[in-house]
Amino acid sequence: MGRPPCCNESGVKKGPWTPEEDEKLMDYISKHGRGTWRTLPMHAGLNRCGKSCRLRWENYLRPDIKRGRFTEEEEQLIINLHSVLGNKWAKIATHLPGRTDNEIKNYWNTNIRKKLLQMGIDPETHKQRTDFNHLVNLSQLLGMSNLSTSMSPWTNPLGLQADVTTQLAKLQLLQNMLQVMNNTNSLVNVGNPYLLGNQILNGTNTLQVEDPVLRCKECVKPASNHPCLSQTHSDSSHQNISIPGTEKENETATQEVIGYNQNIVTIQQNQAENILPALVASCPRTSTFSQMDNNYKAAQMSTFEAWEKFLLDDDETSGSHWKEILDLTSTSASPISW
DNA sequence: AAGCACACCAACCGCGTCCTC
DNA sequence: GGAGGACGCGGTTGGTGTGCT
Repeated sequence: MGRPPCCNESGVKKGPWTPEEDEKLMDYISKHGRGTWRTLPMHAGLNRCGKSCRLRWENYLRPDIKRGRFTEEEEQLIINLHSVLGNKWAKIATHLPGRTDNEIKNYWNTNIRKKLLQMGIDPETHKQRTDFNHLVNLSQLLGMSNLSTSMSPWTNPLGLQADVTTQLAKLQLLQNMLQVMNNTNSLVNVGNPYLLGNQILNGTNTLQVEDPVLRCKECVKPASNHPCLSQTHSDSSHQNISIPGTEKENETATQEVIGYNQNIVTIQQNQAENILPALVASCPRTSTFSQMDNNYKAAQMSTFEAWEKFLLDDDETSGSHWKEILDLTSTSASPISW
């Protein structure tokens, strides 16, 4: 025979906690410690289920809970940990002191998830989405681009100069288009674009990429779908990589992610001037297109030429360039239909 | 000012694992 | 060893606040 049942008595209160109930719970735990949740409500004089008491304590009353908005560093850490651990909110929470799994889960669902979707990142896989639903944003950006050029600075809701707004909208639109083209053709890996500073220009102005997904140190494949982290390699160079599903593996993985995250923070600090998140490579012509076939190259260069015209063009004639770009994009990235 | 839509988040629910008997 | 409850976790819901029309 097991233990007596918990929470099966009818008449236990549900719903929001009152200040009096909070007081009773805090008072009891401060005097007696947590003990067993099953018997705690009775001893504390609460008409609540033990489960409800545990939740209230863990998510709200615990004295070490950190309140307030998540910092950018915390947000970045959550993203990186989620890319390795998935929806293991409790495990993620162990790396964010003072934050509860519930709070992180809520923040993910209400903020981060939406941000990633808007950027064309699949929040589940942390890879660029292969569908084109996020292209809905293109029409909105296009509308904003056109609208802001006709707006005076005084009526701009963002309080920005109209041309600045226009450029921001244009740049974001270009980024989206680049993502689409990269997705479609798999010729240029621009990495996940949601990290500030994940694209670095070296001295030769060639695009280099920092990928936020945890990777095997030896063969640089993502850990999430790589044998290095799904089983121990027979190769001696991989012998220290452990097996997923174990605490050890999760610790190893998250430690690597934290290390990685610190590197990213360093990169971000070095690129303090970079405000916009991972827009296009500053010089698309010099990006590494070594795998391109000739046809694609030709189409790509035409597209870049159209972009150049577009970016240099400040008057209303740019509308024709938009059409040109969109046409070129749709032909070079064939699956897209406008 | 009222009504509506959306965002946020505390709390509940259900399930899997652990633990006790 | 097995039955069954406790615990912890992740998914979901519903109440409340806020902004927009």
